[in-house]
Amino acid sequence: MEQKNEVYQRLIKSGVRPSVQRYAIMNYLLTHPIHPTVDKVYQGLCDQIPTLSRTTVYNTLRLLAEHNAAQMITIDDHHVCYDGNINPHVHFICKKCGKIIDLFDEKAPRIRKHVTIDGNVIEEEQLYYKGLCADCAAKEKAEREEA
Amino acid sequence: MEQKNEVYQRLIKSGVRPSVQRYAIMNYLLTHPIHPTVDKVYQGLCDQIPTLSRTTVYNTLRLLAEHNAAQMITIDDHHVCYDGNINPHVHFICKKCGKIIDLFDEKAPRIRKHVTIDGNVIEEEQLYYKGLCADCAAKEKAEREEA
DNA sequence: ATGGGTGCAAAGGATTTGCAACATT
DNA sequence: AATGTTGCAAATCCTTTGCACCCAT
Repeated sequence: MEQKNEVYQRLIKSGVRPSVQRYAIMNYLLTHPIHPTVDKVYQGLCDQIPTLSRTTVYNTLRLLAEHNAAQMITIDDHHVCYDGNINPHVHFICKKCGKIIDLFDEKAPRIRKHVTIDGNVIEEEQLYYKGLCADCAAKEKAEREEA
Repeated sequence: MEQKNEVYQRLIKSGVRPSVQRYAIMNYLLTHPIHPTVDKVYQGLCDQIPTLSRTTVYNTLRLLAEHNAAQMITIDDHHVCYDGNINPHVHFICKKCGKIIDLFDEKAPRIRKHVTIDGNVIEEEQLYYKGLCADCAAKEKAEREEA
């Protein structure tokens, strides 16, 4: 029995049939934990797979999210992005530069699968923090001192 | 000293200059706690204010959110909506029908203003649950039993 | 008269759709 | 052959922008 790698395993386990494109996209997410947008993923894979189309990236990312092989993040209006890390963790988004940062040390909401509240079946939890990231905070401070 | 109502107070307190349109939109949010989209708000006010334009609704809702007179909610991809309730509470979104439900009884993340993590200044926290709402769960159950 | 607020029409982007070509079993 | 996957082009939808008009101070 051949031992396939992590990326392949993730697809199989999630019930997503592997293909060259799907493998590449899943792999991209896992090797680029920067919460890329659809377009980032597309741009990042264009060299490897010159025939790749945006449509496929859209479809595949949606597919991965539906199968819980990735997480769709929609903190920011008009800035959907994806996270290959499906372990519970908190996201921080900077209101100024739009950057998204993982906060692993924060107590992430424990995924309590299929807990029900008022009949509503909970399958996922996401905790977002919003504010000013370290870089932007430093910049603002510098500007204030300059003035 | 005249005593103005809640809607008016909210605008003033938030530093938003009242106007007929702004008052109507703020009022709509407070009287329709259903997390309306921009378009819902627009449709809902067209009768009252026939000259109202979508642009104004967009601008005003953004303005209200910026002044913390309302909350912008972007759980769903491409489905931005607004909540006039600015008290901390948890949102539940149904993956099937897209409905958003308030969960007041859940422990909402306590807003810890200006706490800093790794230099990132936290100004807001939002906790989302995603899953299947009571209605959709019931429907699914019925369908299974039918088959 | 001046500054902010509003509304129209047009522009801009992101995402989806329909469909034909292709790959894989 | 059959089924599922991909990719192009076009369509669609949401949101923003530029600008002129209007209202209130």
